[in-house]
Amino acid sequence: MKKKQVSLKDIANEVGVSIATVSYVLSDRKDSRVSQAMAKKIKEVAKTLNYQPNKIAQSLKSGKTNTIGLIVADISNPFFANIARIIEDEATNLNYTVIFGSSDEKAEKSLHLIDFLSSRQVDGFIIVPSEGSDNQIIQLKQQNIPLVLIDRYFPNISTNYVVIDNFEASSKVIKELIVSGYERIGMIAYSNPLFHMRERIRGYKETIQNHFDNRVSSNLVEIDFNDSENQIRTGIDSLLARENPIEAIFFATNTLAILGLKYIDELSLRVPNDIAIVSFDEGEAFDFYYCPLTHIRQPLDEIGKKAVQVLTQQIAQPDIGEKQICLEADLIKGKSSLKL
Amino acid sequence: MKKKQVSLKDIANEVGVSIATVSYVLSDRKDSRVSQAMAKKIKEVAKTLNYQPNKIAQSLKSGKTNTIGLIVADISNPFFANIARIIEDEATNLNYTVIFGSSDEKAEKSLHLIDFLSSRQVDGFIIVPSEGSDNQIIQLKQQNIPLVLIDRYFPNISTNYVVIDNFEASSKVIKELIVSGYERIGMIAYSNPLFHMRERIRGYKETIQNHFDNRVSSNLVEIDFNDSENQIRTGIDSLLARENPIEAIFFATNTLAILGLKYIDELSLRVPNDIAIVSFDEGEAFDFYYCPLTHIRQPLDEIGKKAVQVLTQQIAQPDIGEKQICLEADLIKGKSSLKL
DNA sequence: AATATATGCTTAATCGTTTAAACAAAAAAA
DNA sequence: TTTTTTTGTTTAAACGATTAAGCATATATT
Repeated sequence: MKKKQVSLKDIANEVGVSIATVSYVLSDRKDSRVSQAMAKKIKEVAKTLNYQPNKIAQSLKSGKTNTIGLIVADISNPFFANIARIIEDEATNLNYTVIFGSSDEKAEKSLHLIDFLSSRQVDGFIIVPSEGSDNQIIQLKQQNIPLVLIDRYFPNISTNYVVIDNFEASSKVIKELIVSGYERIGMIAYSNPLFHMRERIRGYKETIQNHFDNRVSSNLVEIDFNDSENQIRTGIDSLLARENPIEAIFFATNTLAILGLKYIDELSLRVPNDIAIVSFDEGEAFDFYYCPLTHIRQPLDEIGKKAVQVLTQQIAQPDIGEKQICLEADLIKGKSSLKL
Repeated sequence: MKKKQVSLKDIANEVGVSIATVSYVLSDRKDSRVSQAMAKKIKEVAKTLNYQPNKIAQSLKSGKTNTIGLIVADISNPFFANIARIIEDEATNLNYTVIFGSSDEKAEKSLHLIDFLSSRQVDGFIIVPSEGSDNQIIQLKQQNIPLVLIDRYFPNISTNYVVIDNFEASSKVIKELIVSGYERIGMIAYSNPLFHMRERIRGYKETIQNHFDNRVSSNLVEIDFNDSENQIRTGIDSLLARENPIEAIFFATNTLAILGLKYIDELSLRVPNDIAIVSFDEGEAFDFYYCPLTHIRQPLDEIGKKAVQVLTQQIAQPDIGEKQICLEADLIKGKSSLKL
């Protein structure tokens, strides 16, 4: 009793012509030689039968699915969730579908996702690579599957990527804190070997070093991603317990900032009176935080759109060169970095 | 120079057998009569060539894509974003892929999405229906395409659905406020004719009526979804300007609560001292709100999982009866509904 | 009038997989 | 030994679309 979808065959039978003729008409080829009258009739029948081309069949024939595989590191992070939405929208504009998954920062999951998406014949990938996924990226490259990395990349693997200048962004943050009058500035980051994190840390360290000429030392705490809730507490404790307790904390991501601020609230410390705060990236949670946060705002829109554009260009034209795009992030000044 | 994906043909050539033999081996059919030795060899070659079955071809043959189309009303709403994630996870567990889109509460967009997903041959739909999409649902039913509605449903269309008892939830909220000592309770809702919203409003009105025996009147403000930012201000103003200003506001959704609280902050009103607040659903934004919010928590996990289960069961067994699941929501008591 | 070109439509192959049916050779039953 | 059954593999059709090539007619060019 299952009504099948109408196919070219159904239309062909109805009109009394061959499938090919119907196909020529409905795919609107300029070089087709079907008569006007026949074309009109076929189009009418197609409309009344409510014909929708079977994209699966089209894909099999063409070898293209018009589908992009998106792998983000952590979809529960609003930063990635937002970027996913932007990518989705831009892809839709360019007539692509997005299938996505979250690797949860695990190389193993990432590999599984790549296999999964590959078997569904995605035309290309946009990937936020996780730690240890280097070889997966190399594999994809060897298979000539178009891909664009975002947010992070591997400096020793030549790929398309769209990222921000994390060193520069970090540096901006520290300069702002210094200008505001802070000297003892701590940073809480992930102990993640990926380039973006190292750059953020390098921006912090070098800026402090350059500015204070080694007179003020840097205070970096690195945290294990999988035990962040505990380690952020001990981390903050340690920063505050130094002989010269730090006066400001720079959180390397929004997730760290959220956890950190919750603990700071628990400690009944006020921002910025007792401690200044700057965060990398935003979060809905900050909307109602009593003290508007100074933070780095990445050009999400641009990152997402550029990534899709670079990818679809490469899909259309595989021999086009690799594109490496590095954007600048803005520092949004709130009250959390003021010196009172 | 483009390396194609390896196909059964490649393996067959390599081993020197027919494609069919390879297919029998790799699809692990118990009734196949291929010799052990041959099977072993084929599996080995498949592994060394890193064969991945082409799901597009499989789908074309089988008529099944193992893909679910998910249409939510508004992906920027964390409620729907969370449910989308849960659905995605559960679908993955059951070996399904999810392709989704957001209708942005527009019937037109919803129709477009349905067509789009249909042409990609999804096996079934999970839909948060938007206003005016009744006929789209009826259409899908007529085409015998399995579907499950969530969050809302049309009482006059018989479908699978997984929802909560909105009347009951709303009633719980009002009872809590009354027990806390509030009498003049306002509600801000959307002027949306969909069942879930009407039920929330009915729960509010009837509970007040029953409890106060018409001695206290209800104070409902309905807001246009597309102009909510303005209308919520005038709405709150009007509730506060009555001869007997209301003492508590019940927001019918989290988006309304966020907008409302921002305005209430602007007015320098304190919660719950100056005004009590209850919200339907949560939001990350409330994490840092100074006053923990009393709110309705829906069993997102259960809704999402049940929806996927009902759908996949129907896909596997189209003649199975329709399932209508109505769950209960919890009232989470914060401090925003206390009477000080 | 004879040939060339244009027009309108059909045939058939193809994409990668599945699977019923056919077939040949080996093993079992007669 | 002959017949039947089992075993191991191949052939070929199918899913729904695309598209080069083919084949009649009809029209245009000599």
